[in-house]
Amino acid sequence: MSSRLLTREELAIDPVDAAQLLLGAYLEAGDVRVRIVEVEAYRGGDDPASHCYRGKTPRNEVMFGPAGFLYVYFVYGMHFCANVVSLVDGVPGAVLLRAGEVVSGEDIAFSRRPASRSAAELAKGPARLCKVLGLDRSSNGLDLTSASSPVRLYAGEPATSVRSGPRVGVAVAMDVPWRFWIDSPAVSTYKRGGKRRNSA
DNA sequence: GCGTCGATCCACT
DNA sequence: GTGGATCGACGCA
Repeated sequence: MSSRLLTREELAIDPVDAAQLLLGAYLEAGDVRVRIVEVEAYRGGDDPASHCYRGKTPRNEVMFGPAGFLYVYFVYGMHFCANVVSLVDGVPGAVLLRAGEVVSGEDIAFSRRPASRSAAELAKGPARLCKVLGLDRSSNGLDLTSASSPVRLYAGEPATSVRSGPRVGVAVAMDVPWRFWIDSPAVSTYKRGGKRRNSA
């Protein structure tokens, strides 16, 4: 199987391009390996949906650093979401990993998510993906391009027939189709951003 | 210092 | 399909 690590240079590109590069790639943590099937691109200062829109803070610091690092954040009081940092040092940008297929360590994945009714549900959603891989706050800032890192990112087959649409759960910038996915039962269902402005 | 909100998931109707 | 859970980060006073 393909076990070539993605390099920092390959990931030091625009998040929109990096997102499509990550489709079909593999994320591995411990004995669990996941094939990425759904992602979203987040930019920096020009993207109102990005954590970096209002500048650098202690939380989003990793997104401002070099490409190839893992950005994990805590949300809704109980969930974690994982991003792969893209672009170069000093310029914020990242790709949110929304969903994947568990291709290795399925038994461990089920034990971490007993609520899953099928294999497709194991990593169907950003917080689920994190849980299956055992990612949490302590995983923030790990180098995904290092063979000695506990969490690594491997190249996959080039993704064919990439689909795109608006990002999930985002109430702003609905006009940019920065969610990308490939055909898979593990792709999460679209949900519009909850809070809407007084429109009409 | 305090109030609001969130790149979500799960149980329940 | 819909609402509630649940708490850290951020924005403003």
